[in-house]
Amino acid sequence: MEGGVARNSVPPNSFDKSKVLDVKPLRSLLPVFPEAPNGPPFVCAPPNGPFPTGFSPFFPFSGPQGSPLTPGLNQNLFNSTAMPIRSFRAEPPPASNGENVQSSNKRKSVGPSSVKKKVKRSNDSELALAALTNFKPGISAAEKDDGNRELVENVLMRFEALRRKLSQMEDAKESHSDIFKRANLKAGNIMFTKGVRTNGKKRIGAVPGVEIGDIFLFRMELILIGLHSQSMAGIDFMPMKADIEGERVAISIVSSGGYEDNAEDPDVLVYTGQGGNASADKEASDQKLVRGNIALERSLHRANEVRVIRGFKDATHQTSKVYVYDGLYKVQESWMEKGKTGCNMFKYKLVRLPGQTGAFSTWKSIRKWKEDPSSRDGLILPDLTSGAESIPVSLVNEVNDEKGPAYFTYVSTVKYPKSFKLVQPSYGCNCRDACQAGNSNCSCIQKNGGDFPYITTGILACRMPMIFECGSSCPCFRNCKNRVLQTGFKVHFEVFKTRDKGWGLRSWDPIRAGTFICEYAGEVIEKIKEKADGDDGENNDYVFNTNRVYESFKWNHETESAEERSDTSEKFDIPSPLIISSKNSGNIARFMNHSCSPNVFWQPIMYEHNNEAFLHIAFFAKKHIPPMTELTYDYGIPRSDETESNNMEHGKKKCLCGSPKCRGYFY
DNA sequence: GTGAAATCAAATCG
DNA sequence: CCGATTTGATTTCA
Repeated sequence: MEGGVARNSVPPNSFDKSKVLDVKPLRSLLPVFPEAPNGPPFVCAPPNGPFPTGFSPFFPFSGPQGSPLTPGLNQNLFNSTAMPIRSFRAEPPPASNGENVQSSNKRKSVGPSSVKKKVKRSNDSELALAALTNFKPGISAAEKDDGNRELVENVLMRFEALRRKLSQMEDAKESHSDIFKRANLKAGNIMFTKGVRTNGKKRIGAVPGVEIGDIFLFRMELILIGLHSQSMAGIDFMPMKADIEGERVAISIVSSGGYEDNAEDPDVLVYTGQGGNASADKEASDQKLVRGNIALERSLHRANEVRVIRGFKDATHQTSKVYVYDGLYKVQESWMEKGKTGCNMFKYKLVRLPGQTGAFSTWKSIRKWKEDPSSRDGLILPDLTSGAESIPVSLVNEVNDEKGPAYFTYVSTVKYPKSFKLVQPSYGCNCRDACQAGNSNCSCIQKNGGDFPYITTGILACRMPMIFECGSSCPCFRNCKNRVLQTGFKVHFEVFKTRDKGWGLRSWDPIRAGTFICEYAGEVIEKIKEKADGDDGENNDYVFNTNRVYESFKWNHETESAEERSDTSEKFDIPSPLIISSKNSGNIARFMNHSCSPNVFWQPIMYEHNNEAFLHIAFFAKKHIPPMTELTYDYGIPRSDETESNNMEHGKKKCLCGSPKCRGYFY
């Protein structure tokens, strides 16, 4: 449907320009550029052939510094309209590493209120925080101005890693030390002072590396990647000539329920101007034609593209919001009307430019499907688990007539044959109703190296060699935060027929980075069966094998010191190799396809049951995943000394992941 | 350059 | 679990 038109751009002349009053057309309205997912297929073999034993030397966060990570993706196309902002935020001088910590603290203590508060604080917290700022930015000056997909993802992933780490530290501090509060703001601040950001110059139109439908959890993320650089305000703008207030155009807006917008139509947004709100010491008042309001008025006349970000309450985390980038709009008309307070409010009608992929419209469809599952086109089964999980899993085929995948038994967890009991009995903790982060007496936390593995909302804080959840001999309740895998997934999944990769898995809900997806369920087997003649490598299908070689990647926040031992920091430590077959019985994990640039990764988790500890394989979201995006993980490569690969060429399949980093094949 | 005002946050409290 | 309140950071503007 959408094929042919680059997603983030809009064909010229597709919009009625009759309303343009007094300006020559903006050059930013013109370019149509090739976009990553639709670009030429990149097929490349790994540099050294199949990986040798051990992990391949692939460190996205510490690659060659200063060189553009992906050349040629959208860069420079927007230079014509993008302009540097003099002091969007002061960066520290490129000082030698290690001194940045001090300088950032110094910078902060200039503030009026922070000095006295900080005096009493223990040095541990200060030191812990300082340690977190001790890392290499790895982003060049040019990359700070103009980004690309890889940079945007890199910045977001590092922000999240830092935020989770701070959050974990905050959870563990029962004291009133405010040093770790507001992890997102603190993480953002550290990112800025270290210069880890991209698309820092304001621009009209698409932001390189940001795709329509991308989701965000904090306003800070929008700033870090240059989508909307106001921390709270809903209207971002940019000077056109000299910086005269009347000459500014709006470049992006956030609509998230703060005002009486009309935001139901997926193609039309009636946005309320800013100001006029009642506050503690102020009555509601008429809005004035200043700031963002005058910028939107200007954008109406200039007819420039305005990015629209729509925010909603997150269904799974009621307290927080999800922001969706909904693409480019234009201001079509403006008027003034009385709001509920009886005061005058500016209203701006924004219309979505045609030819863009759906984003908010997808959310609307899903809302409908949830109310009435049968309204889902191509629905085969409302719940393929037949109630085995607490959330149903839809089975859908919108592609052809196939009525479902080959028969298998749905099981929600992994089954060990008697002979496979892994470790000696282990003992649980003594925590009353729920284990508390920061309780150093909790033996389960001790097993996890002293850190609580999940942050409050049940999100994985860091990848670990092994994670130990509470087990059946722990007296804590089932809602203890250290029981995530064992309580099952909380996301509404859909098993769907893909166009060219068989069946796949995706979600109706937005998934934030670190969210538990599911475990790999099935039967633990000793060996992968020898291939029989006439078998076309089917034995390798529906198998998870920890003994394959998995490309390493960095997900945790890495400080300098950790970088030195980076070889081991995110490596798994499994007592003995584990092979799980989901051919006859399994769960949704068996439908997850391979990708060379996956959005999901696996993590070993152990907990005890009937006095014996069992190893489980859990999948977690690598980054924020918008609804209806296929979930994929890296299948890894069989070791050359394994039975599995006796016939390597046999099990080799052409990879269709479409990633620029595609290895070309998978097993 | 400084400080205060404004801002479609986010966390906490009751 | 919800609304109200508090806490708070950043940018803009006088």
